[in-house]
Amino acid sequence: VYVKQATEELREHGFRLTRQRLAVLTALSEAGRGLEPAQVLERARLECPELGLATVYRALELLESLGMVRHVHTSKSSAAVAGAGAGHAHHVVCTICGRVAEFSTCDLEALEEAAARETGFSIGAHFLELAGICRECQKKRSQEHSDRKTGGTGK
Amino acid sequence: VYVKQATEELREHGFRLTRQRLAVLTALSEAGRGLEPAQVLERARLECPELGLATVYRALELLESLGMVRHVHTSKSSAAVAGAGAGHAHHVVCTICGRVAEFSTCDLEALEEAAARETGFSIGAHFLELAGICRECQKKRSQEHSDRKTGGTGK
DNA sequence: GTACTTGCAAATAATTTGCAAATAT
DNA sequence: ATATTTGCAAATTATTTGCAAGTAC
Repeated sequence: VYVKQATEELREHGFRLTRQRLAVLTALSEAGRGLEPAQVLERARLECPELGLATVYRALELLESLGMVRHVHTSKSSAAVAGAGAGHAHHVVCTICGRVAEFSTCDLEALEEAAARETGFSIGAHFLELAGICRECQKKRSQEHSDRKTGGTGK
Repeated sequence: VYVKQATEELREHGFRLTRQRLAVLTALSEAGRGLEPAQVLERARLECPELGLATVYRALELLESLGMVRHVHTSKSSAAVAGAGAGHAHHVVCTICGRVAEFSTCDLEALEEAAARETGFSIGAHFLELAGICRECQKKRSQEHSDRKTGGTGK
């Protein structure tokens, strides 16, 4: 959907819009969650079967440098995620299924000031990411709870 | 200094306090900044020369699981950092020298609520990291600025 | 003494790079 | 037409694992 914008975004910076890059972008946007490079490959190949892993790496690097893709940090693993590109944004990652959502509320000034006072650093940027449980997984979980009443011993 | 506490912390959980683990912990704490596993090795070897890289990985994993070490994210690379261990804390990373400081102010309830409303996730945890310039680098930078008045062309 | 740890080397996994062929503009 | 981009395979680099020997308790 916003893939149209992608065309412009790339060309504006003098890069070419290739089937591979489009496939990577589409894969990420359709996944709606953080994907590791290998997973991006798998999905993007549905649309562009001859795609290679090295190209995925190269595309991710480029797209990230243009701000069209962001990293999300799931504890240690760093997976890529498609961001709609609109400037500064933050992510909530579902700890169960890995789904990613964006939110724009981002009012950290007071906190940054306090941290600056506390540490002597001059704060220039923040990296904030929330973790939680997405709507779907909340539903599933409450179903499991009903199951528990009926049968299982937990182990 | 808080390495004494480390002794207890490990034993309490049934792990042994080895020279290697101590060296890793000390290296991180003395570095005062995020270190990659290989850098941890280099520093820790000063204190424990026979230390191997595999052991560093194992130690970091263990220490992290006990909350004695945390990950900091420098753009894509995830380096380990020593955290004083006291529960929940956040880091400011200096974008110039990599130095890391902790701060404890962490008032995100309002923000978490807003994000929950916006995304439908139930928020369980947050990961917040600030980036900025530490006191030392601020000083250096202002010195360079005076230099500029005197001579350089910038390139 | 014994169970946990380590060191090393070998196995895997992850990422990058070189270069001829393909292709977007 | 042609400069960029790709695919593949090979090269690096990062991380994990197996196991005999070492060591904290």
